[in-house]
Amino acid sequence: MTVVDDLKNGPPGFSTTLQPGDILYRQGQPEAHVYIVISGHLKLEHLGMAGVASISAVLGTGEILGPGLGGNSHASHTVIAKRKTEVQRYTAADFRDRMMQDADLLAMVLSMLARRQEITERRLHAVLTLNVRGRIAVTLRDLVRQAGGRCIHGHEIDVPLTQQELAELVGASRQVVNAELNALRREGLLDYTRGHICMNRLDTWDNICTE
Amino acid sequence: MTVVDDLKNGPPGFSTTLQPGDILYRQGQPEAHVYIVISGHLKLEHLGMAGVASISAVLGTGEILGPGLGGNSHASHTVIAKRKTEVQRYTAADFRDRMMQDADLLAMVLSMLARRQEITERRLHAVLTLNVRGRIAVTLRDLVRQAGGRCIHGHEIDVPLTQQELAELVGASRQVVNAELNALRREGLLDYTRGHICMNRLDTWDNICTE
DNA sequence: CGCCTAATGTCAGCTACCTGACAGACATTC
DNA sequence: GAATGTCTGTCAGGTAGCTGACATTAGGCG
Repeated sequence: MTVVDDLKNGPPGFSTTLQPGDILYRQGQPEAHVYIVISGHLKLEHLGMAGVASISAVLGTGEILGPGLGGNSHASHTVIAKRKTEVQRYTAADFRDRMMQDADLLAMVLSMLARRQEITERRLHAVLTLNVRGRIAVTLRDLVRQAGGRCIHGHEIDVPLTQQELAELVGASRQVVNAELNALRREGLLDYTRGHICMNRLDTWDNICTE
Repeated sequence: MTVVDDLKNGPPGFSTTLQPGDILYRQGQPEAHVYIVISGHLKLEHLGMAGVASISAVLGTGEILGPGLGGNSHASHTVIAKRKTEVQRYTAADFRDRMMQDADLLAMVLSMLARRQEITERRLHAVLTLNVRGRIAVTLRDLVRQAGGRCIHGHEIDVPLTQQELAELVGASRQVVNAELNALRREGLLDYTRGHICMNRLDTWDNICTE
């Protein structure tokens, strides 16, 4: 991805490597930086006042995040590394200067934000109009696009994802998600073992998505 | 709002006034402009492949929208004016140039996008974790913040909103929304007549929101 | 290797919400 | 001021998905 190379070669910001389970920052904490994912994946979790968590997004290589991006001074998410993940940190002001000087960077950031908004809206729309099966389909499809690799059968999802987490992404109970995954597996659309999901025949999925 | 004045005084883009029900652009159409709402409100609707619509957002004065903002060439929403609404149109390139030259404008756009993302995420989280009553509360609170005025009792929502539309925003059936609204009215938290909603004692609402 | 913990499967009962159907209120047009 | 369409209010019946409770499997680690 362009941005990563771009900023790797430029004067580098502070760089850290997170281990699986490490927390980059917590919801509610004062935090005003901008971060770039160099490698790995980050999970953005949002906690409601009732204490129920839901996953806002999963961001992979090249994605830019952080309260500073929108000019906020506090974190609205908790950001957790799912695996070994390298990030670079910039101050909000520094990052803004870079955007002002680099039209390509600006364009990239804007289109990234727009895409993220689209994904969130698609998820919202899915939750509002589809049943659990449809929502699973939409979610997995977006995941494979965002953090997908190839495997023997077809496309696999790089992010290790437990059924509990998928349930949170999808807004359903673990039990129902489990049943639906088994159904999809029986139909040959999918295979998985312990947190590792692999999708077959991506084109067929569009019929289920209805989105 | 800063942006509005900013762009009103600068060399003006093409300006139109929409009548209630007018459509700015349709989902799927080629469309790559950037629009700014000068006055009034716009409703962004998204249509799923199944033909079910849901409302993505309601944008008021000063809000910036349009596929061009994120570098897209096609519309991902249908945008409808709920009332008489004035908008200004810019080409994507023109608007980007302005951002490159005006740090304040850039900051404003970024924080606007971040806020919008936050609102969408809040709605998503609400749909995922709360029951209908909670979702109504969250939605109305955001609406009054975005498009709220003051009335005798407390805060009123400027946008004319039928129960059907509120139901679409909230992801519930009209019937349930109706029952819940009546309950809220009996409890004195709310009053409404034909598409006009008025909220009392905003602080009390936070307890219902749980968000 | 065997133990322990986390993840996966599966079930029965319950409930919040949906669907469809209709009646009354209000607004707008002729 | 009658007519017509849109919005609101309310019901009965059905179901998708939740809760809680439990058995089973798979990894990880001493």
